[in-house]
Amino acid sequence: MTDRLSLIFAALADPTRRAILARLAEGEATVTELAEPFDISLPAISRHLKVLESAGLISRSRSAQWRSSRLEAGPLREATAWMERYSRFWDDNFTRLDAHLKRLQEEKP
Amino acid sequence: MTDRLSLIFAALADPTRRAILARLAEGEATVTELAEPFDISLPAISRHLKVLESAGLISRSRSAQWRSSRLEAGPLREATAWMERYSRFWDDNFTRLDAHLKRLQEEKP
DNA sequence: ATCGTACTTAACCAAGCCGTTAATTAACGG
DNA sequence: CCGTTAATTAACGGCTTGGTTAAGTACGAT
Repeated sequence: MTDRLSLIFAALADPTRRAILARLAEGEATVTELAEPFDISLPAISRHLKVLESAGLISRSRSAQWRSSRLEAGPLREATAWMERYSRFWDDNFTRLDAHLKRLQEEKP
Repeated sequence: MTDRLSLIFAALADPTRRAILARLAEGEATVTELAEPFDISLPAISRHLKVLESAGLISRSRSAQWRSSRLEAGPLREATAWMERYSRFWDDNFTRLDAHLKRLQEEKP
């Protein structure tokens, strides 16, 4: 589970982390600001941020005692690129056509 | 972690499961067929399939003693839709413009 | 020097994940 | 009925995750 894509998907698998990303889409924020909407401890948030950071989904900077996080959407593009390999299955019409072709092919031999 | 999106992302966070999906993109397959490329036991594969199924990423049917799996890409579309909310951050130019606008706005007050 | 604020690290715990082997279920074929 | 093949379920072990509280670090302000 050490590959990049796995890290990204695993990071996105937690609703708290997705909410943090949503918040960061509105602009940078400090840890306490990010923690505010949630009913969990600061250390917990701190670790969520670490997970997001090691997935490359955020970058962090510090000024004085504040550490502010910033959304980095590159990994999201990566993940989307991976999923797009399957986009041809999204379209119901295509799926039906595909199934039809497959059926035809199986009738041959 | 019971929400749909979390299930989907968690399912995708495993390379074996992603490989299974890739295989299924080429057509339906039985459990042993799916297991073949991997160096792990059949029960392990069986459980991966259960994870994929409860995320809605595959559907399963049986004929005689064979259970064949079929790719269901709907959840992938869902996941992509979620990520697309951030697509404006993917484009570097936009990001720079966005940062610029934000700076301007912060200069005002 | 010390206090307060912002945050991280450490130590711990319960629950979940991913793998194993062994046992079980299910269906077909002689 | 019996044996074989396909797959799942059960029981277990080790590692990870997501949370906790308590202690530590880093910086600014007084």
